[in-house]
Amino acid sequence: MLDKYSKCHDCPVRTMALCSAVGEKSACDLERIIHRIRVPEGRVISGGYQRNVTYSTIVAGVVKLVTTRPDGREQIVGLQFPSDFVGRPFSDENNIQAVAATDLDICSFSGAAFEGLLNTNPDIERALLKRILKDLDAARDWMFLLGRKTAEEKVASLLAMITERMTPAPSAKPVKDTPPSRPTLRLPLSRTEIADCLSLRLETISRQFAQLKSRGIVETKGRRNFTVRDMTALKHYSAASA
Amino acid sequence: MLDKYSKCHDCPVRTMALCSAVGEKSACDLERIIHRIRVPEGRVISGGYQRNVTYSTIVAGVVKLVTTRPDGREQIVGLQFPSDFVGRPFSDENNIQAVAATDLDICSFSGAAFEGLLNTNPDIERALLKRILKDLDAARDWMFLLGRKTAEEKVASLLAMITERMTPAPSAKPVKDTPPSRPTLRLPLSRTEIADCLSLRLETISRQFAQLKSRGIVETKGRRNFTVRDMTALKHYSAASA
DNA sequence: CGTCTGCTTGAGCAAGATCAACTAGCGTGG
DNA sequence: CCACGCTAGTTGATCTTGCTCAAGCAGACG
Repeated sequence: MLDKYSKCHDCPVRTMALCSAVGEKSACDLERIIHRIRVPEGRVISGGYQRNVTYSTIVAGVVKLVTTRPDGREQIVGLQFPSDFVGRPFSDENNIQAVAATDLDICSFSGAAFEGLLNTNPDIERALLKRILKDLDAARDWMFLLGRKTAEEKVASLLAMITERMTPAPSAKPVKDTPPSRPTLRLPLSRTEIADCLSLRLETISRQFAQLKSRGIVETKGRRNFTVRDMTALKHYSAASA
Repeated sequence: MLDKYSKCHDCPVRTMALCSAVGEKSACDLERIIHRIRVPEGRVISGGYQRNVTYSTIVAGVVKLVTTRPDGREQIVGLQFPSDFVGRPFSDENNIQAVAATDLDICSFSGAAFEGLLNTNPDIERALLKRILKDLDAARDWMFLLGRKTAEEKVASLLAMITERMTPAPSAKPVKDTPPSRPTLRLPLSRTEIADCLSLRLETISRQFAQLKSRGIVETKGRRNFTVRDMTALKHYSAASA
């Protein structure tokens, strides 16, 4: 299935990932050093104890970026979705761990090989720089959420963000102007993880979910499945992020 | 004073800024496009309404990076000190404004010229990438502070950070092992700005300052002058950032 | 020397944390 | 296939931190 000949041709993130933002030659150079691999939920894919640095592009699944302090306090400082790049070049030590929040398909490159390409292929470096800048923008947006938003706004923002990044782009507006109900999705995070994202307690998450359900904005089925019934209202409650 | 011949030779941040991380030729290319300018406190130097994009290296003074939402909520998402780079390449719109927190000396390059150099001088692009990665690390550290630290820890962390970035590197340990008292510094931020940094209210800042003073950890004279009497204790209260 | 603005201090309040049951998914083994 | 049990999630009661509102104070500047 995942043999080397199927590496890129059928890659679902081919049009959005780092490798699509570079020229023909660089794409080939990249293809030569990648390995498509499966990673089970919970595995650390970058940062922390890792000795062999690797970088990766997410093909399927969600990665959480976690900072942990000696006293046990934990903060999720970012989520990465399919087509996102994971890894911290030019730094051996990095107190942020990238952990598989769900089972993952990733495109993994060895650190040394990737850094080599960075030196020889300026277009790859440029694409990386642009991606890191986006991560920086996202981090700063998230800082506003952490610092200034209420519990209600935080939960609404996160659900809206997850929904948008997990829905394969609505390709214009096909339907009439009925308020757009989204497909049911599997939440990539537990309540505890959501709490770690938003700097709240899991009890607070639970209460906010209850509130959103009672307003008919989202529905849940089981622990992990949720449906956004009214994205407009959800965005309204998330206090206009951009 | 600031004529073109004094541009770089006597630059106080020559050894730390972007321009020092590049080769001889790139340093010359950069020198050709820079202007050393003075900027008064309060001026926006990047982001927001700016039509002519410029980038800059801070030579003296402090810049705050501010996000503002339509409802008036404000969050400072970063501080930039001498030798830091300010500006957001490859994006025309950017809802973060870089504002002079104090009067500034900056080394300013026009956007177009700098982007041109990025295309022709890979070492400049590399230096920029490394700098942006550091900003990203800093942003993520700050997310932990915003999300997880108490008011006391937040204030202690900020004071420690400001003190370290405004003290010109202790060059090994010259003194005996007396607890190191730092020189008196001028605080680059008002109480309100500190509150916007830490996601607290100015009253809370005031109370935390009072507490730190009563413990003999810092002293203040007037509104803006402060002295760290015991950096070790200050760091202790800031809950070990790294 | 007065005034204006930024800072401090106090009193009461509220959002979210904490503590404590309790319940529902979901996997397991009988 | 169902009962069991474990863990994740929910719900309620109470507490705490930092916010809000209000008054008073002091440093900087004319």
